[in-house]
Amino acid sequence: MLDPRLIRESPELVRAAIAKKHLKVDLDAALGADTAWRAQLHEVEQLRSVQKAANAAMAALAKGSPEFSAKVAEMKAVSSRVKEREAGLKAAEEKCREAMLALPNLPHSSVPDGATPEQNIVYSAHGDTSAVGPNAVPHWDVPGFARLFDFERGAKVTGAGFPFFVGEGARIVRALINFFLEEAARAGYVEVSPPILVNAASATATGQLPDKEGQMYETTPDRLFAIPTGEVPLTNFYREEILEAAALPVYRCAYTPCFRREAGSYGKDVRGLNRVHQFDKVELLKWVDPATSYDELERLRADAEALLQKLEIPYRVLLMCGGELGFAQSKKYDLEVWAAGQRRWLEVSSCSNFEAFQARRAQIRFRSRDTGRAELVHTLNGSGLAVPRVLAAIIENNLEADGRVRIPAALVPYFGKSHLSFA
RNA sequence: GGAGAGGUGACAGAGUGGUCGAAUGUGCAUGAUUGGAAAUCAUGUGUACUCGAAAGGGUACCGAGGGUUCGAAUCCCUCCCUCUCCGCCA
Repeated sequence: MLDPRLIRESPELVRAAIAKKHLKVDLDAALGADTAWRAQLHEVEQLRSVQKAANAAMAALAKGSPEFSAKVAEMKAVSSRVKEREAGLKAAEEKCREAMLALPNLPHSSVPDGATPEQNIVYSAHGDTSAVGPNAVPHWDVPGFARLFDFERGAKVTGAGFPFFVGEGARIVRALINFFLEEAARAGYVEVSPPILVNAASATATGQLPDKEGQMYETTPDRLFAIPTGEVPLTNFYREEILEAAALPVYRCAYTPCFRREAGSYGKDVRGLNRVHQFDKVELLKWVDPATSYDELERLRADAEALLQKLEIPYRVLLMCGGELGFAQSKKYDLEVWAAGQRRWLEVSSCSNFEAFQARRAQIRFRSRDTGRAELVHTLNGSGLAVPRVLAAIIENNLEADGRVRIPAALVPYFGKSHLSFA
């Protein structure tokens, strides 16, 4: 949610910023709803003020006295008017809230213009992507792949995109999760194991609701949502709380499975481990003082990058253009690994600053040292990292002539041996 | 899942229809006292919206939502959560 004051006072500034995101947004509807709501609020408050004054006067009168009865008769009329106007006020408030929730976050001034993936800026590139081994193939074509990553049985048991990870396949997943968690801890992130079902209020705070229900799995009859990312429970940890300034910044990390319906995906994007409905991810999350949030974003990106460097996977960093930003993001870097067999880049991390957008929805504040008042924190998050695509890249980049996959040195202690075998 | 008891400010805890945004205590802040501290005393100490240049007003919030009433923390209904006992269970 945006600062309502900003929308009222500088609507053209907001309009221009939203245009950079290439989203169709009815700002005037929000402005109109806000004005209407405030006018009605003022009216109701004045009526209530009359009621309160009368109540004070009546408290001093004898219950049965004629003066008392006269007041009751008089206030009945006011009461019914209050009821009527309150109903209108409630409707106006709801309408205003809906309109406000529909407004996206504004991009930061350093975000490049653009509407398409081609307009993202390659911020940096690391490692060699030119040397393609003679046996580099898409990971799903590696002989024996289906033994370790059993999509067929997963489809039988659950549905498409819910693979079983078997034997060394399961072991490499566990090794990656542990590696990511240990590295995060070393970088100062406190580990959390959160619920992986969340309620509607939590999904609203991080921006999945309203509008994006279709991308989440939803349970009945309790209406809980399977998290699409650890960001959701993690961010909501401090929902409706006021933190002490001294407690900031807070760094947390969490391993969770993530669930995505991915309605509308198709083709080569969804082959193999590229896109699945359930996958493992370690999420990094920060709650920070607003003054520091863009420095924190750079550090967050560096933390995520360090993982890829240690795994010796060629990767690049994209600075996302306005049109490629998510609804709630102010600025985002994507980390993409090189999948040598597919000869394409796979996104394995998104590091974003949400500024106060989520914090306002979630009412996460801190007690400012300067003003003594409760102010909204800034939230940031990034993957550190998503398991299946990192795994795909390791398989495709490290496939050796004998059909085995060389495990990066940093991962060997976690995996327990130097090679993964499909035999 | 069943039965019962509860949910009040940072915390404890009073308040069962009117002058209650809410006693009292603790904590915290500032000041007095002190060489300094403790103790003591005094004052202050929530969030949000809104009007105002400011000073200062107004309104809402006693788990959430709805209802009754001229008036609700207080009465009624629904839901959520916590605790105790029972059942079930990794």
